[in-house]
Amino acid sequence: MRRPTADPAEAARTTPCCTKVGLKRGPWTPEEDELLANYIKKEGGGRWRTLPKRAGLLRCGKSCRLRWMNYLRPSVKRGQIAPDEEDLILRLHRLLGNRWSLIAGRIPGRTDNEIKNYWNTHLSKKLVSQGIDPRTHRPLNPNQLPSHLKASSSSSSKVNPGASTATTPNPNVKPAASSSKENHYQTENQGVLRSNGEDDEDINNCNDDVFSSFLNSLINEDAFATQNPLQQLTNGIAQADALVSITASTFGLAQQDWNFNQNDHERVNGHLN
DNA sequence: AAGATTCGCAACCGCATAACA
DNA sequence: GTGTTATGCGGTTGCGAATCT
Repeated sequence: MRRPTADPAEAARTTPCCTKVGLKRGPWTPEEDELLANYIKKEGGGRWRTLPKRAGLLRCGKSCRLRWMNYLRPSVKRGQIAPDEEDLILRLHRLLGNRWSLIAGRIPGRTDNEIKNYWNTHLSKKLVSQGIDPRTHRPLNPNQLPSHLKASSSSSSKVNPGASTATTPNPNVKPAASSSKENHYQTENQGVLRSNGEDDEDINNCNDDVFSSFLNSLINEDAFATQNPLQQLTNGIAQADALVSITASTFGLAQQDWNFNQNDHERVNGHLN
């Protein structure tokens, strides 16, 4: 929730879509919700930039889209995250890192914002209390790592302090000083998936099924069961690393290229659902 | 009872990328 | 090929509620 901008000077400092004086900000009223929901039911979503005007709302398009996506959409499920949903979030986060939209796409009725909030307020703390680094899903104390993984872990940390081992497909791990500019978490040692243009077609056409099967198998992998997190780690790290090695070569990717583009969201969801 | 602190979450911001002209 | 616009994503903020002192 943000303070509504009454001051035009403040409004002028904001992003282009919100600079218009007179645009409302802050919490939505039931009346606004009704206007937006009714309009979208009648006319459909999209063209968010012009939608507020057409719907008779004094909001920017971004704000309308967000309100619809996170709150008003009929498919949005409200209420407590169930234990099985929590388990799924943990597994998917271990696989995908902070790719909230990808994770949300696998959990019906939940939005990326909701999952992100739940992670930040509950799950990350829970993992920390269990001695697990919520970013890497590895023990916070390196001595708890299996001996065969210690070497690779320490060597990679020299290259990229704060990062997980090179074999972990966790795009969440980024340099400590990274900013939101580095949306793809590209580091000196990391390319991005899309950088290899000629591979795109293969990934799009040939490997989608392989990828979706892989993702499903990881989601269902017993090694990620949550009953005993430490046990899970010792089993899971080795298995996941091995799987990632295999998968990276299957997809024609260098391991450091493990990353997703926005459109992968739709691709993955389309195949997994 | 009241002030201080912590927590949860809705909303905003900046950026990347796709789509289009 | 280049510039512009629209959309979507992840990170962050800050208000209100809950809890603590």
